[in-house]
Amino acid sequence: MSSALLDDLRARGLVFQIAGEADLPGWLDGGVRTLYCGFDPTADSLHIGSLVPLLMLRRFQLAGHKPLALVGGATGLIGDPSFKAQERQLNTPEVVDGWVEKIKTQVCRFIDFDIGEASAEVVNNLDWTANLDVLTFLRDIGKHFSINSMIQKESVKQRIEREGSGISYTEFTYMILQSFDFAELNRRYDCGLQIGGSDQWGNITGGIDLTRRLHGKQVFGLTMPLITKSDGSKFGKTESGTVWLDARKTSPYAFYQFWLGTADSDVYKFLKYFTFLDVTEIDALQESDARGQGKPAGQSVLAREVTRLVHGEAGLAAAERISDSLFSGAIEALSESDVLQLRQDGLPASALMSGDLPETLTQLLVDAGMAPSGKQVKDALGRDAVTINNRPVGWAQNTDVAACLDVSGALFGRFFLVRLGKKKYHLFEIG
RNA sequence: GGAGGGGUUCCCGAGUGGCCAAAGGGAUCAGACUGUAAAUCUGACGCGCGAGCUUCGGUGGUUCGAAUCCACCCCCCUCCA
Repeated sequence: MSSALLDDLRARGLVFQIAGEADLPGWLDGGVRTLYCGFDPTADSLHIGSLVPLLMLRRFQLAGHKPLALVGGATGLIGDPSFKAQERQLNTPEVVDGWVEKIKTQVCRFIDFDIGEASAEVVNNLDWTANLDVLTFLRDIGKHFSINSMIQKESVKQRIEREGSGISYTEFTYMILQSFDFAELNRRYDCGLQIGGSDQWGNITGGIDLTRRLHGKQVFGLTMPLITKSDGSKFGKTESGTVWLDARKTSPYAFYQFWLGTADSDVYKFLKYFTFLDVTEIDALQESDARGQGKPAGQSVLAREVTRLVHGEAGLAAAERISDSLFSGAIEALSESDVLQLRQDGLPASALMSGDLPETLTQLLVDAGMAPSGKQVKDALGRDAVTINNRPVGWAQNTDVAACLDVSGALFGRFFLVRLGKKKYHLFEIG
């Protein structure tokens, strides 16, 4: 009754709740087991919120088990109400279908599809729900669910009890669909474990009950804790929005920077969650950081490891190249090919026509996406927080864009590297 | 179908005829201090360099003047049928 895998997961703080706790270790140690985790297509890319379950699948696979990544082509059409404050807008089948395809390819990067018995598979619950007719659904599946217990679920309680919100029949049924997924995967693949975020507990236990009733099998559930930050703000957001796994939506550079900005009080916890480094190794790192003076190493290890996992060696190299150049403060030292490389690596950049410049710097920087409004640029200009090729510019120069971007001050006759605040950079090429 | 309660700037939430671009909190951005961290303090926070322009579910109306009053409409919630 022991499982080294579970011990490691516990040491990492990755286990929140387990359904069937007494029997799970023995079951896991008894051979190659099949488990699954669902990913609903709610956008054209997954974001870092899905990273923990994704890596979890991989952890199980590394321990010799067979992971199934379920992409919710069906459930994505309905919308999971779990702990959501409001009813969600339905997306069209065409849109959801497009997202399903993108998410499938994304998921594939994290698990191995060619290692024999433990090879991963991607499945889509639309395959077994698309042709399910209402009466069959109601008679064969719905009959096993008690409304009384469904409305007791914590995940929908707020929607049922709180004034000012509500829940449609459609979303309320979501739990039944997901439960059916588990039962169906059990039948098709002998899948015996579902993992998910702690918000999925209600849906997972629903699936466990249904599988027992439908197939007489005992199956297991495991949830991971909600990722929280020590300061209470929401994990996974930056000023420019969600941190996506898709390199076209969040560049490897921005991704790397996100992790580098992790607070000291979170960094070792995140190393355990998001990397495959040994727990002992992470503890040692924490200790040496605590002893050392100045800047700790935890953040850079975290940024490096996670960026490599998600964007590969090349993505990591690009992110580090940009970061090193920009934050070493020596942009004059960059060669022309370095500058071109930075742009290639994903440093935000745009082209300008010298005869067609905006009237103000505020306009220029807002257009470039460096700030959401001119007011913020104005504030920064007033505090010497804007530099062009390392030269500070002030509010007085706001209406004098042409002088600020005169070719005489350009790098290699055409580049201007503008910095706003401490961390935001943008490369302008003037032509 | 009936009765009642709501829809305010990113979020929560004040405001019930002028002093309201709209309290307060959160989030966010910038500065100082630092380590591209946290905490703290300062400033900004509808849009605009500015003159000024556009907001308080929608459309009309009353008024010198409306987020605030009236009419109709849309949406949400609660209870009743």
